[in-house]
Amino acid sequence: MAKSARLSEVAKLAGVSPGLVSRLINDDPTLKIREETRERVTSAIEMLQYTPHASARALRSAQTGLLGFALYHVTDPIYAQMVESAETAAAAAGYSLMLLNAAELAAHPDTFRRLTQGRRVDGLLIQGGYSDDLSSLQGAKSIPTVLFNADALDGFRTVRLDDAGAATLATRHLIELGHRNIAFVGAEGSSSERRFQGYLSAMAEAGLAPHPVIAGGWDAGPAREVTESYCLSRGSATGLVVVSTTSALGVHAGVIASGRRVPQDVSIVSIHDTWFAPHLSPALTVAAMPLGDLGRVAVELLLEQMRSPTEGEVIFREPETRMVLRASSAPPPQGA
Amino acid sequence: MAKSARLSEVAKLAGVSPGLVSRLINDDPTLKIREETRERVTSAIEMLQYTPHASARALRSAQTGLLGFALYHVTDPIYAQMVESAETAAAAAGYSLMLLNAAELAAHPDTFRRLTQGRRVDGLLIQGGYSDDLSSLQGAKSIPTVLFNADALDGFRTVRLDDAGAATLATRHLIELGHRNIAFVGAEGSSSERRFQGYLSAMAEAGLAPHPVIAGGWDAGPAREVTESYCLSRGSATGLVVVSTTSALGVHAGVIASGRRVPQDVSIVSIHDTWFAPHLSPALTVAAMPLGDLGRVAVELLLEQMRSPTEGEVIFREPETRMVLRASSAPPPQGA
DNA sequence: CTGAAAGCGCTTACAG
DNA sequence: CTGAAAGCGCTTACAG
Repeated sequence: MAKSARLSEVAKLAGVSPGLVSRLINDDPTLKIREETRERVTSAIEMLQYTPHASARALRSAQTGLLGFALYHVTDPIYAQMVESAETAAAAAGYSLMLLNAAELAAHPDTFRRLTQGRRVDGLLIQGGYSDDLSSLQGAKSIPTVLFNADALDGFRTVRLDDAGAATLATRHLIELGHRNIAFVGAEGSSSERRFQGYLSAMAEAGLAPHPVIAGGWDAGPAREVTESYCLSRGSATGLVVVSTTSALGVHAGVIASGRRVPQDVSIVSIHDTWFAPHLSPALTVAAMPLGDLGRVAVELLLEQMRSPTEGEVIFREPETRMVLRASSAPPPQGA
Repeated sequence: MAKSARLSEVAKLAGVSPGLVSRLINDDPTLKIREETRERVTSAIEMLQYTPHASARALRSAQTGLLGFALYHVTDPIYAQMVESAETAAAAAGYSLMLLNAAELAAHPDTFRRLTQGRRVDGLLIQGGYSDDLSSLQGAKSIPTVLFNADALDGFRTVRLDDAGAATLATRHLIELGHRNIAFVGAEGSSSERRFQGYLSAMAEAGLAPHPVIAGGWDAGPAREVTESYCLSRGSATGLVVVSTTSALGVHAGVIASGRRVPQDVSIVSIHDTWFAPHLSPALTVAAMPLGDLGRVAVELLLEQMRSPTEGEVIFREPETRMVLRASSAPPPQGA
């Protein structure tokens, strides 16, 4: 564990000033240096295996190279996917991701302040649309911030997918198959609400009566129980549009557990595609939004925000939402 | 975006020296202070909404408050679970998690050096047992490091679960159900190898001939294809022990796609439990290791390591591995 | 019980 | 083309 070299030692070895070495390392565009000197410095760096000290650099330059990424549940595959693409995008831009617990941040204003006012990170990516207690973000503006998955919020840059559009597509798919009794299985938060609106508009445009929301939640377990009892209590829907894939897995299990068949008795269409959707039996039909890319786009928006702050909502639609038809959707049973 | 207060301003407002304020904030045990003075300082902090500057503190104290967590795939629910419990444990100890890409680190020694020699983090948690190219870790010892999921490695602290034991339990379960033709569906890396050894010993103790490994890999898609063709080509195993839940999902789909029934024709037992295992149809029988806790334990070991470095392997077994019996395992078909 | 001073390791105007 | 100097915002021996 030899102590690693400092900048000044490199300078001494190369016979130049520390400032010069610093400018060389940071590609200072105003730097004009003799080729011979440059080589002396470069080989001194090489020789001493010099690596800049991150904290010193952060203090002096007021940049940490860190982006905070605040999530409610990393274990939801939907978000795990975002984490991965965000990490890749951040790394490509020379940043690292600091993982944060959104619930914790929302609950403890001081934790939040230590992060933002303490300049722990250069920017903040925060998940919204979940339980929507974003009130404690008032102080967030001390640092560039992007809210993802959230409704537009005054004073903030937000980015989300076209939730309503995806739900409309999913609902239309069932309508086209001949279903007339279609229910929406929803959860808490604004992103579920937006999807519900999309369901409503598809029903309206087809002149069908909407069903009351089945409150399944974001997790598979509760969604399963609710669905099972819905089916056992003779719920009349032959088609279910489910708010997210994780819940859809539970809905899938719940329908089957109730003794009804998928898709012969009940069709299921989920919003969002995930790695496991094709491997359920029967496989899940989904409306696939560009979820993976959302992580990347959120990072890119944040980097932009760090250069020049703006407000306003971005709805990300590339590539556009498409239906992935698998085995969980089919025409309704005869006579339904 | 008002500039936030500095320590010196707090000191000035309270009429004391900056050093005093610093010692107060950091709970310096040698500090004896008059109650009245303490209150003056406290209210000055309150008044100015003072929050210490993280980078300055990091530079001066040579501690970043950051732990690096290097993974191959965050999207694997097995690891997402670890990330969550590691984040919680880190936060409880006052640390934050910096998410790192293990493949990237293994491939780029300079990225790795910038992290360790550049003192970007106070410690490093690295996933092993995956593809096992840990050669580039030679330089890792410039910083406290814990390898998780890896075989014991000279000069390193490692922690893992009792992989062999879990595989033995899973295999025995099938043997007790009456299966005699049992195959192991495996993947690359040492953690799969350890599980395979556990399978072998259970087969040996029952006097059964082991089958050749079915190379399914860590992902559901490939595992599914391999399993489907295994079944279609009349593979004789009536029981499958699968290396991990993600692969098991694929195996489950593959068996069903081949036209065989789970569990009437083929029983499936997976190593590791996950949130989706109970919701497959039929639900997955598993050997559940304390995976969630592994994240916490790895963090705790790392914190220990930061206090006083040691080497050696820790095998974490609390709570001990237990079989969770669900619907995917049953006695073999008659005459098998 | 409290203060003055040095210094962590860099970066960045400012000179020349 | 290169150097000397100040300073980012703290913490920590050392005095008294």
